Amino acid sequence: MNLPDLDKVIHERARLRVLACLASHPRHTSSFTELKESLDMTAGNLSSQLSVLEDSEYINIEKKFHGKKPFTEVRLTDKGAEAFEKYIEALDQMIAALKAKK
Amino acid sequence: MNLPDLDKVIHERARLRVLACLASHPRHTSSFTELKESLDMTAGNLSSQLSVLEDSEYINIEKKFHGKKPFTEVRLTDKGAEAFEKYIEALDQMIAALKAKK
DNA sequence: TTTTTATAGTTTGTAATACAAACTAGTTTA
DNA sequence: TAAACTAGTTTGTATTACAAACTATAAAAA
Repeated sequence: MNLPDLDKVIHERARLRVLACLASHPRHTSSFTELKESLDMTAGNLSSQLSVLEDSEYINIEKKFHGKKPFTEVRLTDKGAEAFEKYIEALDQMIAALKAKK
Repeated sequence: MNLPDLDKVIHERARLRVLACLASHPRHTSSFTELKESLDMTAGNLSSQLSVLEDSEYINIEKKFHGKKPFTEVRLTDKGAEAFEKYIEALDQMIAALKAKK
């Protein structure tokens, strides 16, 4: 069996969702609120998970304003995009190996 | 984005490896020792993870003897095989969606 | 025979962590 | 001016992944 060592930071389900969301955005960018709504996460959980991703330098977070409203921009870094791609590639290979064996 | 709700029991990395191992065996069966060696896990961790899988009825565990040596047989149940297949299918679709978007 | 070592696991303890509830801070509406 | 809303963060807790320590038996060595 070809069992890859999957990136622990990415593998967590909530974070995987966040990264998938960001990676599929044309500009690799989204906002706190958009992520929260589209992934149906509580703000607390999203905030925590974003911190983990930020500590790994997989995303960066910029606080701006839209008019008078705070607005948090979340962007996938190059490092994050690379790590995510590698993770997906590893999964894909594992799946291919499993299907081949069946 | 097509973000599936991945089975928590299966998603954990150690258990994913165990299930992948079992699923790729012709008889969906392995032994404690073989899993331990081939997955390079500590006996303690493997034992715990097997208990979780057993509680979910994804595997069953039978204690036999080979001569005088105890020998623990681990077998993927039908329920487990089904759940694992569903999990892999979900991942595969997510990956496909991600690649399509790129 | 009595240690010692090896085999095959299980139980226990702990550090990490996923997640939600409670909180903060500013803004808009009644 | 008070109430309700928006946009998040911090704190607390329950879960849990994992390894160290332990149990039990068997074989080998002394």
